[in-house]
Amino acid sequence: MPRKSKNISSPNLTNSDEEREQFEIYLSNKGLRLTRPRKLIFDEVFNVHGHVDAEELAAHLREPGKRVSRASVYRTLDLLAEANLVKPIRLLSGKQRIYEHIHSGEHHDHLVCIECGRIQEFFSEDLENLQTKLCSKHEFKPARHTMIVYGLCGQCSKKKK
Amino acid sequence: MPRKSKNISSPNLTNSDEEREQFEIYLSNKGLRLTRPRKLIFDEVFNVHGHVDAEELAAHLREPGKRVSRASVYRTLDLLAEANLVKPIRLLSGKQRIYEHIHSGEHHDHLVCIECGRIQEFFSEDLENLQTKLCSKHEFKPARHTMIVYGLCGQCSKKKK
DNA sequence: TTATATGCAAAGGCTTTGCAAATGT
DNA sequence: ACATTTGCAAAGCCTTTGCATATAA
Repeated sequence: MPRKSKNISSPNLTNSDEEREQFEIYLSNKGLRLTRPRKLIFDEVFNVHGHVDAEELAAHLREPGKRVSRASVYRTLDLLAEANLVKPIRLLSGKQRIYEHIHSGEHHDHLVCIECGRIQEFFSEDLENLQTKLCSKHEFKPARHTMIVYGLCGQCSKKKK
Repeated sequence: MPRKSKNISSPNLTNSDEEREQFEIYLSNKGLRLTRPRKLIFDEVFNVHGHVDAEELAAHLREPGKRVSRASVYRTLDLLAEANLVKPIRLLSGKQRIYEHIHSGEHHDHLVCIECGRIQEFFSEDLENLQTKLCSKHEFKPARHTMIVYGLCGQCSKKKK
């Protein structure tokens, strides 16, 4: 049984090229413009591994060379989501603007450690299939989903003993 | 996004009695008091069928006979969560204080319609089992989880055609 | 050129908090 | 009696928006 498991810090620096193209296509299809702020935001988003949070992003982009406004960050995150490059996730954290990358349609779910906060991603074919089955049972046409399991990661659960 | 409508139906004697006891036990164990506002909030929470949202709750409880402050609503929701009577859920809605009842360990997941906002609950034994299996594969000790599928409900998906 | 995008600052939700007054045990 | 709770109003955070200005195509 195939097992695709990933850590937050998988080093894939330069391969945002594909995403970048997808972004440009999306923009031009909609008659939107590839501006300096949008480029900067795009880069920041796709150079970060793991999850992207609007406020953090805005903070980074306030630095000397960049100076992108908070408003543009929020607006551009919307675009990236519409372009299907980024997907909103909801953690127990009070923030509503947290996203994760969507790498070429690959989907995954989350194990969140309630002790150390580590987020581990996983993917399960079985889970996807089951979901499809469950949705059709309820006459529901799924667009996307989030599954988050909260609990103790291996390390923390050992420490607890 | 449209909001789910809630009907506060007339107060038959409910089976929230068990929960009420659990609440009282929790309070007294902690040396906390069963006050008038807490009673009112408890009632409101457990007379609602479906999901509970802090602001809505506060709005209801501002009515003539009740007059409970927003602050107390928020504070009491924390208590109910700590007492394991209510569980926070995260929807794509900008609100962080949405809860659902926990009925004696019974768990369910959600289908959220992105068109009309309707929230349908479902439970699947298979899903639970699969989850357990997946967690152990990742050496993860699950405490609770949320699965939310966003998509089109039967009605809306028909309308779209 | 000219519609689109930006930055700013103000407004908006929702939530949290400090504090004096009220209340349960 | 006295620690706990309350309500209020203010503050806080994150997000959204209106508008004049700047900019990509």
